[in-house]
Amino acid sequence: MPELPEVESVRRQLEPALAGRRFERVVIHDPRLVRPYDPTEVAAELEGERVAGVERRGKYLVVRFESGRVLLVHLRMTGSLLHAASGSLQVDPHRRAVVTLDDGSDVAYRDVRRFGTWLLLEPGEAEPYLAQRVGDEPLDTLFTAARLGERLTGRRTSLKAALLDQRTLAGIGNIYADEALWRARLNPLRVASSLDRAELRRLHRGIRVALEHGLARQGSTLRDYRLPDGSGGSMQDEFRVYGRRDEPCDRCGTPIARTEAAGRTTWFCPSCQPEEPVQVAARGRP
DNA sequence: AGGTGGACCCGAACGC
DNA sequence: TGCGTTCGGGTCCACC
Repeated sequence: MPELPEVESVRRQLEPALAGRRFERVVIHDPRLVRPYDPTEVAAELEGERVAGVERRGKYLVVRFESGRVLLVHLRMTGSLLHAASGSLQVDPHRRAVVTLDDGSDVAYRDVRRFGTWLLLEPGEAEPYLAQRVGDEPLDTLFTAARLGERLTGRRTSLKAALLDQRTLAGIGNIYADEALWRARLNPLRVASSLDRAELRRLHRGIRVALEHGLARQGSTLRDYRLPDGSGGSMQDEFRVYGRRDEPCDRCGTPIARTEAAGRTTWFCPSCQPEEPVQVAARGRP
């Protein structure tokens, strides 16, 4: 599933292919991609736009045009973008749109489950749209343990739910939430506001390390996720807990458990991530 | 007001 | 073998 590491990996490959290029021809095959707008009209609006840059906010790809307009692409669960020489694309029943660039290459959008969205915004509209939906960037230097603590203050929901909430911080999904909590040795069902300073520091570090590992491996390809050149990521080979029920914990050997948290399947180590903080033994002699 | 659960999708995996 | 059922995951939107 595309989360921050996957979307950022896509962005890094896409940016050099798109920057400075003009959208020469746009075909949108699936109306769902741009609804409630008319796919023919959106395609016509996009034609002629020249790309200034490709950015990322949370799980959104932000295609910024020289005109000031912005195309917000969200891959949701099974969306992917493929960049290839024009005419070289294989037949694909799941292709939902194709953009032909002015250098003779194509960018094809593929999405098996059709949850992904393209939203074309006028100058000035993207910032408030994103500000309303996504919080801090967890890999930004401004995102500190103290800042994480602020974001969790007063939150009576579970840690897992808070991490999945894109307004708490941007870009974490089910995979990296579980991976970050394992690294932080925190139980997914802990009350979000209950962490002490040391636990906040562990969670902050766990989030960043989990995301950076994913980024270094260009994300995880479980089934549909692809980079624009068609290759897959390799993070799936290095999950510590995600999808690893009954396998031994890499830290303590205890079998990984599977439960449900925040309505999502959740994997954790019952020994390293106990429900209540482990009582710290009194130091010294009684 | 913040939290929760269903809806949206569809292919794969599972059960009989 | 074949069919029906379940599952999952990000976000939105009703509903507490």
